[in-house]
Amino acid sequence: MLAHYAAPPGALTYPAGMSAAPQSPSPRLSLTERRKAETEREIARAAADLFSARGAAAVTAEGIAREAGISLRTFYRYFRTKEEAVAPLLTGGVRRWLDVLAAAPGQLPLTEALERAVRQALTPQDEAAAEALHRTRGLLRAIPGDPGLRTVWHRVHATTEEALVPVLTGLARPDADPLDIRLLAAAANSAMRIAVESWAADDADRNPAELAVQCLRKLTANLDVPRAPSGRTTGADDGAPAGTL
Amino acid sequence: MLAHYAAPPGALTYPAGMSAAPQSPSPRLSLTERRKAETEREIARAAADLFSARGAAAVTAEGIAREAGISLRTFYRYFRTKEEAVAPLLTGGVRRWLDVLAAAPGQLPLTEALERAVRQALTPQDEAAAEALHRTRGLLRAIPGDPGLRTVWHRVHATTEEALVPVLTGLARPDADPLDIRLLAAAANSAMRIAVESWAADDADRNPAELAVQCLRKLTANLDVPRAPSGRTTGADDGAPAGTL
DNA sequence: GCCAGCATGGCACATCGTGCCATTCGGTCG
DNA sequence: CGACCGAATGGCACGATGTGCCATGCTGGC
Repeated sequence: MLAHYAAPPGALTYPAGMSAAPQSPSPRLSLTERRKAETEREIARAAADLFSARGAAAVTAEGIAREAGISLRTFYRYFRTKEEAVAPLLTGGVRRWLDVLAAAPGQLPLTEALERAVRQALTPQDEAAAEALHRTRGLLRAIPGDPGLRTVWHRVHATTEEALVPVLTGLARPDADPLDIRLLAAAANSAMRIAVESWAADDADRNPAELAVQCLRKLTANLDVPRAPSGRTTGADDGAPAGTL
Repeated sequence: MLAHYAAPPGALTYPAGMSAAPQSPSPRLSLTERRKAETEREIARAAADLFSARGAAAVTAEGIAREAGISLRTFYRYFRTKEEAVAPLLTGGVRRWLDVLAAAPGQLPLTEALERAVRQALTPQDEAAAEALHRTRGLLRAIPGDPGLRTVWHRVHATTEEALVPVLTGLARPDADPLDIRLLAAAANSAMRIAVESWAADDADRNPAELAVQCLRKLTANLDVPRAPSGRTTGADDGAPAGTL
């Protein structure tokens, strides 16, 4: 259906390359792919800035394209709607969360693994991450006021839940009830979302990581699906980056 | 911003009148309001049928309007997008859930009240309710395949969570932590959603009510927010039908 | 240096969603 | 019963959205 792109808009867009390691020496990216990632980030930045400044309703896709220095047609090759343009900012933390979670050591109980991953994902490791976190906070504050942005937020939330399922399945004992896994994914994901929303809405700048851990504990205390016996996480690298819907 | 309508599209559209009692003698509705409700139901039916038949992508708003016997302009006065037209089918059960929950007797623990309400909401009381449930099941099966319908499903889910908060607040002890309430609302709502999704996806026609109760128990067992001491539910009638977002 | 592949830009076009105005119909008051 | 008022509808126009198609230019491999 789509002509050019292998990973079409609408996917949980993993920036492709900066896993847990810093992005210092990544020579595996071709120059073309670098420019594409750069363009995507530039569009997201432009969109977030314009949305925060004027409100999403007063911004057109053409305006974002102009601000990002590309044509309108190219914009729609990167994102399906103007609101989707900010999705990379919202999914950045999610990717780290899933990566850390998938690499959890085998002995850790699932709830404990979730907590640690949440802490790492919400604790900025370097300067750039701290700035991204701050920009994301500003974006989160603009979301409740705009239906289009709320839609993106909902979609990211749903996509995250779907992406959590294979990761948790890989961590859990093979005979775990799939329904339990889904419920655990939904609970952990909701805890994360509510914590982040509360953190963004609150004027006091509380520690988002601790807030998230607190929410997680309340929700998942009795959902401790049995952990897999071996430390081997079946297809963890396969499970994580999937999430096309 | 909107010229004519007091309750604009995008709200959790309570069909306004058929609470727990059958719709037999409702003379409180003016004839104009009856016709409006009738038109809305007719649009929803037309949209659901067309979506199920051809797939949502192949259906235009004009097609739905023609099928429902109204003009395109009028269609957009009832719903903001073509996908939103099916929202009434999805929120019908939600309304019953909230109504029953808000009327829960004061001694019942919150989790118990939630379970009972879920059971009542998902157990059709009469012939019409059973048919609506069946039609909704068909619609739910079409949702995963279409991005626009998924968006509506997400929005209904989010709106339900927001509507749950004031109801639960009214039921809980006044000193309950608002964060706990939000988490409980999210947990209960997610349990409900996953149960319904599983029920719709599964070929075997399991009992949706029992499935939902099962999911609820797993998620909310340790979230038993203290119940309000008096049986009086503070502003239950006020809290329930709000939910504009 | 040549060539295949891919990203981009421009154009056209169907659809979407809304503001504006005229018309019609239900509900109410004299 | 007739007249008025408000609300719902329909038609029209227009900006914005999102996509197919083709030409162009640049990247990466031979």
